[in-house]
Amino acid sequence: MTANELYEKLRQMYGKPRWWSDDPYVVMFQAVLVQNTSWTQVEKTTASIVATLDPEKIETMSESVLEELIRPCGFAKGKAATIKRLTDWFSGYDFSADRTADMTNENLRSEILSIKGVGAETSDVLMVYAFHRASFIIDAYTRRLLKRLGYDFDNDADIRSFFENDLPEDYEVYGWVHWLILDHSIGRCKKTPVCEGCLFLKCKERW
DNA sequence: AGCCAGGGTCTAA
DNA sequence: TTAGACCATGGC
Repeated sequence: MTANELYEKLRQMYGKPRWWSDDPYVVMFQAVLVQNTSWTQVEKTTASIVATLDPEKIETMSESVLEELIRPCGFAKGKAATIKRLTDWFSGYDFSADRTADMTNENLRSEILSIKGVGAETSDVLMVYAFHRASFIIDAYTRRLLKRLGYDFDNDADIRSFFENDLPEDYEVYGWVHWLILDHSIGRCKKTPVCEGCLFLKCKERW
């Protein structure tokens, strides 16, 4: 199965996926919180603040107050520091994604990746959902899905090529594929047409 | 009760 | 350069 065929199949099953957020800063904030943490926990923690989340407010907030705010997502000390660094970096672009428009994908990604606490996956999340760049996101679910489909990639670079060489070079498609894999992987324990096996995290079934 | 979550950094060999 | 320890909290 090609990456395009996988995408089509997931679309047939789940329809048009949701988008992360139209607000780039919300994407940044939540992308840090979700590191090694469930998405539902991030939603609960941020539900009451996303509507009014403002980088300038976070900028002036003390780090310890920020820690308390995000504590339910775990790793609060590290994540608060990362959010602060990310906010500082974004302030250099006046908190406007448009200000990065003249940068190449490569340059933008390497700047984001250089921020401590932001690794490869989080960088690509920001590239796609906050900055509208076609940089494919590889997460644990993606690796597992491919493995269960019978592919034997041994590094992320090969997985990236599998998707980027086949899918249209379109940040929306990349974002949708990522979210579809998430939809497909969470909270279900049943065989599916895509992988003919259960993708539920805790399912020990083998086939 | 205990296991583990969509990650990232640092260190030891 | 890479595998493994560590980080912390909530859900089931």
